Formats: sequence, structure tokens, C-alpha cells
Amino acid sequence: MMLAAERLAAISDRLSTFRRVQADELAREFQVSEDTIRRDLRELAAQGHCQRVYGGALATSPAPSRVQDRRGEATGRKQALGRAAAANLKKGQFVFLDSGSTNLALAQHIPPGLDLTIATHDVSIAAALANRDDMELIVIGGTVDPRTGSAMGAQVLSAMQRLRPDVLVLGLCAIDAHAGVTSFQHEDAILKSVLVENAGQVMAAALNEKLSAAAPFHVGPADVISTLVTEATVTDQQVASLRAAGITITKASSS
Amino acid sequence: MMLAAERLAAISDRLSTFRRVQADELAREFQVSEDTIRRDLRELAAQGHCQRVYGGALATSPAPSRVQDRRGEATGRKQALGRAAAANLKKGQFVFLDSGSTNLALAQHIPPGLDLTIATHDVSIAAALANRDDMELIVIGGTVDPRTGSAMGAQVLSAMQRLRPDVLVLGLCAIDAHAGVTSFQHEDAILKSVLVENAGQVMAAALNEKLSAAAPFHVGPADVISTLVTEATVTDQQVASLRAAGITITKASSS
DNA sequence: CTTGTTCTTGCACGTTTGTGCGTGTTTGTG
DNA sequence: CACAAACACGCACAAACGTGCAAGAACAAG
Repeated sequence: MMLAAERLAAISDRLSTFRRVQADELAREFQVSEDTIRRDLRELAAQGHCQRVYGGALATSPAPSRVQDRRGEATGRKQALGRAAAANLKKGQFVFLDSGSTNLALAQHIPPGLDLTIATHDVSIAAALANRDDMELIVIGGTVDPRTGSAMGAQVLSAMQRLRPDVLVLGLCAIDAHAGVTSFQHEDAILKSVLVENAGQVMAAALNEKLSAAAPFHVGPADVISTLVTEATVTDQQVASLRAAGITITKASSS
Repeated sequence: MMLAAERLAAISDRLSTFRRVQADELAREFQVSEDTIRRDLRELAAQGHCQRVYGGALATSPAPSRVQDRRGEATGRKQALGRAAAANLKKGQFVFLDSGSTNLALAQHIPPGLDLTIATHDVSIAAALANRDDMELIVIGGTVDPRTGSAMGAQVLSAMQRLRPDVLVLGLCAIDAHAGVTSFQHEDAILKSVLVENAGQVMAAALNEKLSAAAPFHVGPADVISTLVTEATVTDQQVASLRAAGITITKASSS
């Protein structure tokens, strides 16, 4: 017997390769009724993964190329985290998405119709959102660092200084109540600190292993983050120490 | 079986390349009655994508379909074209990749170790090259147009004016020996003409249906293109007329 | 183990949508 | 005007759809 979540993932997979699915075909293939398939498609459409049409559904996101590479690592966990973090975005906001695969997951889970303005210097995130016509997308140009897949350099810094987003979604390398927010790259740390300065509210999402961890380059104290989304499996101890530092913690649902 | 929404997208696709469709042809091609086709055309006309005329429909001026829709059609042909075009790049060159799905295919076929510097304003192309460490990638930032999936606007134009690439790979909407190079969007045409001015050599790759075709907005005379890569199945007549205009034609291998 | 809750699934029902066909009208052409 | 092609409109039918409901599985608490 196949789990419902597996079936959902399988349909999503077919969508990203074939760009279209048909309800009756899927029903035959997975040995369930068409009603169940339609429910699945409704679910996927609500998440923005596809567009429902009479007889089936069509894929919406046109750039699954790069994503598949990273699927090996902790995709399931990052998807859950991204979905939970995306739920915090509110209609009409100006949001800056910092680089990182967790933020890519977030971008893929932004529900339709929120009418956001999104800025980013991560090219994969930009590609994932490029065809959404329910938002305005601003990409920060510059020389792309192959390690992070995002534009970096003086040009980027200068462009960032001109932006004052309502919400900054920071890509976290490591966070610790005492060491604060830290990064593995010097320039990345500089960019992040500039972003933090200009942003209204700072949100971040972090896998368990990034909590109570530290990297060589300092971005700022832990409380630059106003809202932190963690996995459902985070320990009470970690939550407590970060709460004590003044951060609001939201757990992702355990699904 | 083809979904109704797919058929609608396919018709929209044909409209944006051929600028005209004929009801009876479409009925035969999609194996439906002419009534159904007429209903589809009525639908597209209501959305402003085309103008109905006796016998079929004509495309309305600035109505290029979104890249997302375009992807399905001619991928195999575009891959072959992209591979052939990529073979023309030489070690150490500074290359500008204009937007478009054909250029995306080219980007995916750039052989390793060429040590190129690549600039682009297309986010999908940027994403495809973001993790290559055998080249320098410069992305032009700005507001992303969901129809083309690339950054556009004054910021982009200004950044482009500062670049003087050795090779410009132009994304072609339509080229004709007499009408020259034309585009479906006004701003796109302006950007292209600026790119052409600053580039050393201009290369382009085009599917058969883009040859001897014209769009509303003028980019420049046909001979701004120095090298044109065509499909293996191109007619001798088309080759001759473009050669006469002073363009070097290279056919992709028929594989 | 039993009970209660929640979630998933399939089925029945009425509704909506897409399609083809027949009829009558309009359009283009000689 | 005559005539054929293209068209609009209404009708009928099947397929796809949404919704409410009940049966069953999974799970937590007692």
C-alpha cells in the first residue's frame, strides 16, 4: 500500500518531468479513485505546484533542473521548513530572500495571490519565481559565486543598501544564543549584516544542526532574528536558550 | 488524449510564433471539430491574446506567451540547436547570453573548461550556470518580467551599456532578410538593439519557424547578425536569402 | 483492550464543463 | 444574385467536478 504523502510526492514528480498530468491516468496508476487524485491536485495547486485544469493539471514552476541535485541531502526536512516559513508572509509585503536552499524551498511554497514584492540575489530562487505573475520580482545583479549560487561583490552590496524590505528572510549557516549569527564566508557575512540593518523584521528558518552551532565570521547577535522557524523535532533545551535570547520560535508541523 | 487547457496553450504558442492561425488546420491537427477550435479562439480573443478573423485568428501586437508555456513544444529541436551554437564559443571569450529558451539550451551545452565570462539578464540561464566554477558568471539585476523570465527596465539597460562582450548571443523572435530582426515586445527590442551596438560579434540560433518571420518591433537590419545557427532541416531558399543579406549560416547536425 | 478522535478514502448525488451536431445566419467571392 | 465556406446559437450527452456522508485505518488516551 502506498502512503498518501508518497502519492503526493509522486504526482509532484511527474508534474516536474512531464509538465502535465491527467486525473484518470493517475487514478489507474495509483489504484485509487479519481476523487482522491482530484483532492491531491487541489492540495498541490494550493501550494502553488500546479494549476488545475479540466481533466488534470499543468505544472507551474518551470525550473526543476537545479533543485533535483540538492534533493539528496535533507530535502524533505527543508521543504517542511520552507512551507512553514512561507506561511508567515503576509499580503503586500516587500520581502528579501537571502541565498540558500532552505530559502529556495520557501520560495517554492509561497502561496499564490499574496501580491508580494520579492527581492533576491540568489539565482536559483529568482529562477523559481521568474514566471510568477502574482508578484513583483527584483533580482540583484552582480558576479555570481558558484559556491552559494548567488550574486556577490561591491555592486550587490550597493544595491542592497538601497532596499528597505519589510521582511528579510535570512539564510542561516549557524546560530547560537551566545555566538550569535555566523557565516562560513567573510563576504557573505558582510552582506547579511547590511541586509539586517535595513530590514524591518528578520525571519529565518533553520535545520536542527544549525542551532547551537557557530561559523568563523560574525553577522550579528542572535536577537537580530525576530522570528525563527525550526523543525518539529527541535529539543526543548535549544528552544529555551534561543527564546531567552529574545527570539520568537515557531515549530514547523511534523507532517 | 490532450487536455483542453493544453490545446489552448498550444494555439497560443502557434499564435506567438506564426502570428496567425487557421481554424481548419488546427481542427485537423488537434483532432477536434472546428466548432471547438472556434470556441478556443473566442476564449483567447476574450483574453486579448488574439483577434478573430474570418477563417482563423491573428495575434494581437504585444502578446508573447510566457516561457513556461513555450517549453513544451520544441525542446528536442532547441537542444540540438543549442549544442551546435555552443560549439562556436572559444576559450576565454566574454559572452553575453540574451534571454530565451534557445539560449537556455545553449547554456546547458557549454563545454567545460572554456574559461568564459558569461553575462546574462535571464534568470533561468543564470540558474543553469550558477554552480559552474569553470567560468565567471555576471547576472544583470533588475525587475523580472514574468513573460520572458528576465530582468528588464532602465537599470538593466544602464548595466548593459557598460558591457562590451566579445560575443553576443541574441535571442531571436523573428528574422527576415528584408524586415530584419524583430521582437514581440517593445522594451525587449530596445534592449536587444543596445546589446547589438556594444557587441563585437553577434551570434544567434533560430528554429525554422522564426526564419522569414516578422514581429511588430524593430531591432535592426538582418545583417546585425554575423553568424546564424539554423536547424538541419532548413530550406535552401531560406538559407540563400539570409546568405544574400550577408549572414554566415551554420546548420546544426541532424542528429 | 477499549474508547474516542482524526484522517483518508470511496461512493452517491447534483452541478458544471467541454464537445459534437443540427439549424439557421453571415461573410466572402464570382 | 447565387453559392459555398465560415460562423453563431441552441441542444444533447458524456465526462469531469464539488460536496456531503459513511466506512475504515491510524493513533492517542484511558
